[in-house]
Amino acid sequence: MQFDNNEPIYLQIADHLCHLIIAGHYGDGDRIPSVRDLAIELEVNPNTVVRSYAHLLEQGVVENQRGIGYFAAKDASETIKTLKRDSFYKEELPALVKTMRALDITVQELVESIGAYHETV
Amino acid sequence: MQFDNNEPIYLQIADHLCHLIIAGHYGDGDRIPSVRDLAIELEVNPNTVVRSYAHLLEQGVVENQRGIGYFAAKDASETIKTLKRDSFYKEELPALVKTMRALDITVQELVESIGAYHETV
Amino acid sequence: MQFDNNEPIYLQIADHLCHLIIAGHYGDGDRIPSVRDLAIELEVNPNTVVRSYAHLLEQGVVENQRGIGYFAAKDASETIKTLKRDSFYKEELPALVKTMRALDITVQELVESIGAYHETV
Amino acid sequence: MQFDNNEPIYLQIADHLCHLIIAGHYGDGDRIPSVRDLAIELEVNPNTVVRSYAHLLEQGVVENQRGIGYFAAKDASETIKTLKRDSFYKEELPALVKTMRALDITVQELVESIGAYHETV
DNA sequence: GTGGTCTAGACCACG
DNA sequence: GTGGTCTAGACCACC
Repeated sequence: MQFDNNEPIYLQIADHLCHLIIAGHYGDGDRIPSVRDLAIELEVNPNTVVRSYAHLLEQGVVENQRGIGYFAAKDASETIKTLKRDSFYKEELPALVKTMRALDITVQELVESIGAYHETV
Repeated sequence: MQFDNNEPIYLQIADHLCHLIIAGHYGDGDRIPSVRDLAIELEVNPNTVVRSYAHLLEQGVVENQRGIGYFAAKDASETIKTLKRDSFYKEELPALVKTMRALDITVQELVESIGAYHETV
Repeated sequence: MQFDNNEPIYLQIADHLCHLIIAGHYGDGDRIPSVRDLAIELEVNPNTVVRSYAHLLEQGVVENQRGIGYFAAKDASETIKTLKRDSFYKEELPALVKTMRALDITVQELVESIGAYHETV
Repeated sequence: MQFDNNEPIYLQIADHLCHLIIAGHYGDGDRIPSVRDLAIELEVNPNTVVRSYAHLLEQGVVENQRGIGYFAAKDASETIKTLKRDSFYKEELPALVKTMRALDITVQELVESIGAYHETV
């Protein structure tokens, strides 16, 4: 896995796990990799993974059982989507509208740009 | 002015100045506030304002005359719009599309959300 | 049985057995479940049950006969009550008083809360 | 400061700060010691203090300003009391009632014990 | 084996 | 100066 230097690694790892959960890679209650294993796999310090998991635990995306491991929480996928949706509507959308206003970009132009972008990907 | 703790203050100040320039508050060649004055007005460390101005200088949005002060550059407004447009299409748009896909948000929903948001502001 | 993640499982199991003994479920000298059976019943690692039993053995609540099994000790119920009483007056009570002081909770409020709680259970 | 080995140091530090805030040592918006200073004062690794502060930040007890420091949040004292009150009624009270039932301790006995304990302190 | 905590020390962006 | 992050390595309780 490649890390972007502009965002904390532990958040990138957390986000990556969220993607895997949403994609169905880990279903409700499935065990996710141990701290050590994931650290080795990602070539990262175990503490960094600990931090990622603590972050997800806090958000209710994962749960843990002493001495056994971490597990995807019940309805983890929904929880993640709700969290992301919230942040999208509360943060990204206002920022988008602000930018559009500053640049005189109309909704129509935006839609066209998105369409054009879709084709390039 | 209120600062968001998630973005460097110096960038928030720079952005704020850009908005003022685009809004016509400072025309081409107009003098912008001295570092000291702005720092006092914003209740911010002068070094922070220095950094904001350095950032704008780098982007060609402002110019400075030693010992006199900082001035809005020629075509500052256009320069800003070009810069923002670039970053919008190269960074924000891809991020937007990515988020929309992850959350199963359709273009139609997006348009409606923007419309709804417009009304609340 | 549901386990609370904030307390070691082996202690929770030990406590649970104490409750059963006090409740008369196991009388003096009665055989308690084998490590293996209890582990299966509680869906827990046998080692964890071993630790619970070792803990109870140490406290004189249970006794064991090599190759035969574990048995509730003579006067187990009394032993448990004495132990709990001690820990209650030496640890829980001081903690309770400390908390009450920190939160400005009066004895009267406490009594009322206990009364209210009784009704909900 | 002396630390109890049975509870994480970072939580003990956090708790200690809560006590200071409730006691009025730090009023709303007051700056609390920098991570480094507190680490030196408590003879603890800075990372441990970081963890304490992160914990308090999460609970809304403190706030931070980039590059400046941490500050007691608005109504920090109330926030702390609410948090503690919640945990008291949801966790300690049920545990208390459970213990009292197991030991056949009446409310009257409890009140008397508290009274007796008060005198010894 | 698992996670939880802590120390030590480093580098970075920011004010 | 401040906090934020990361690495390295250690010890512990617990399953």
